[in-house]
Amino acid sequence: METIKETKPAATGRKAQGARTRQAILETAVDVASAEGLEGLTIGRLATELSLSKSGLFAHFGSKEDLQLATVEAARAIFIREVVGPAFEAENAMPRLWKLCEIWLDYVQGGVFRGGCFFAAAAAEFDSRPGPVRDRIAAIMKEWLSTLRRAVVAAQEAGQMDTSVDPTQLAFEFNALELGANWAFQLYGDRQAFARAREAILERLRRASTSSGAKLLPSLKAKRRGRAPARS
Amino acid sequence: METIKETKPAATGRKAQGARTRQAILETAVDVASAEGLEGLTIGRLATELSLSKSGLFAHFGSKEDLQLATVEAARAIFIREVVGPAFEAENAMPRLWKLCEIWLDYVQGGVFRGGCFFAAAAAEFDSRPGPVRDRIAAIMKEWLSTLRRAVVAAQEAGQMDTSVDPTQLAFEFNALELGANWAFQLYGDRQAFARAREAILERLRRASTSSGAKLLPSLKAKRRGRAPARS
DNA sequence: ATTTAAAACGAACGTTCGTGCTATATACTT
DNA sequence: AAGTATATAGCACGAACGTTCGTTTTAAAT
Repeated sequence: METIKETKPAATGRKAQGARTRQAILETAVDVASAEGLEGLTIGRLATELSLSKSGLFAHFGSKEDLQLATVEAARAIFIREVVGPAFEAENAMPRLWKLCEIWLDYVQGGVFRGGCFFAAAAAEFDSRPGPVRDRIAAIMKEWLSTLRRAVVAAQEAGQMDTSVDPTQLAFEFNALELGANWAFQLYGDRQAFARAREAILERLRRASTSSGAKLLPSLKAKRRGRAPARS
Repeated sequence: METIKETKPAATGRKAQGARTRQAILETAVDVASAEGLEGLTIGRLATELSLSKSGLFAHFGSKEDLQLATVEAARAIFIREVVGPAFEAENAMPRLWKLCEIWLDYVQGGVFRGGCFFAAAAAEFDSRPGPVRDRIAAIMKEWLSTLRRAVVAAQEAGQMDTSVDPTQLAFEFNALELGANWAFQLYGDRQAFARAREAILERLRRASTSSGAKLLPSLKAKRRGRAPARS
């Protein structure tokens, strides 16, 4: 699946071959890194997986760090395509905010990346490892927080959300619940965690909404029956 | 293998020296692993840091995996001593629940482990890496979730919390907010995240409380002034 | 004082890591 | 058809990894 690449011409020629190979490398790199980490992503392993020589692969990037940065960038493109883009199809502020959260959960549940949220994994791995990779990961996650926050502000400006709520606070809470669902799913395979996160977010959203905003939210789901018996 | 052996005597003798060294190793191991990961924890690095020979250190554990497991266990002991223990000094159910959350946040903010919550880091690192280490980490985090959950149940049984609340759901939310604060602090050094988590948890707790339970919670903090201007 | 067993050491093993250097195959330019 | 730039391969390197082995140091037991 070639995400973007050249628009029209069938991409032939010596030059284009390099770009195509690079893209193929990055697709595999993103997949591997999301599960085994950006450091566990070794050049030898990647080369084997793609039937390339180590040096041949390595030539596409000047260093391992460059490969990691390129991998992060590729993951960001996928994230935007899979989450942010679709959510912004909603034009009304409150539904868009809700959609942002819901699609994020779908993005993890649907296995867009093998290891769950790519950036949650990468952030945990690099948060104590200063350098450009860490900085880029932090910046990208801040983009997401800002997207959430702006969606809250937009809902307030549209009179759909109470202006007394702090947008940064709400963005923090939603992000935390999302990461919490990702955590539970990765560690326990617990699919119910998504429903829990959805419920918590929706409830919080409802409580922060004005009466006009609340009408734009989905109605409450029926109480779940046969909930797995909570264990000691 | 006499893990326990003599209870009292001041731990002298050749046999005891081994146990003391082992303990010293594990202290450093926990510190290193919390920041650089359980895999980044290499035997050579650890030996250098402790002025031991690689082989001398290695002899205390049969394998790297055993070292990792022992490190996880040592971290658990610290976690229980620093978080669970102190919180259980509160005898009343609702304050205990609140204390569990608050002390957890202190435990991250106070730098008990260099890399934030040891288990959050370890879980992210091993969630796609099957084996005994992953299993142990998952079990320990489940212990924590269960502790939260039981505290909720206790509050309900004491008539301090609404029985319509699903204890597992509440435990999930609190855990998520805690992990979210840990994430923000590790990645951005954002100390405000702890206040945000506290506020969200306390608000949620208040909303789930009965009138008698609410009286046992701390009063609302004064609205924070001079909040850092939220950036775009 | 001699024996004994635990603890720590030093050196080496086979791998794998990231990274260079050099050569060859391929397609585009002239 | 010759020349050139790019893409990939081959090979080797130094370092670090986990691990094994045989030896030496050390403190307790005899």
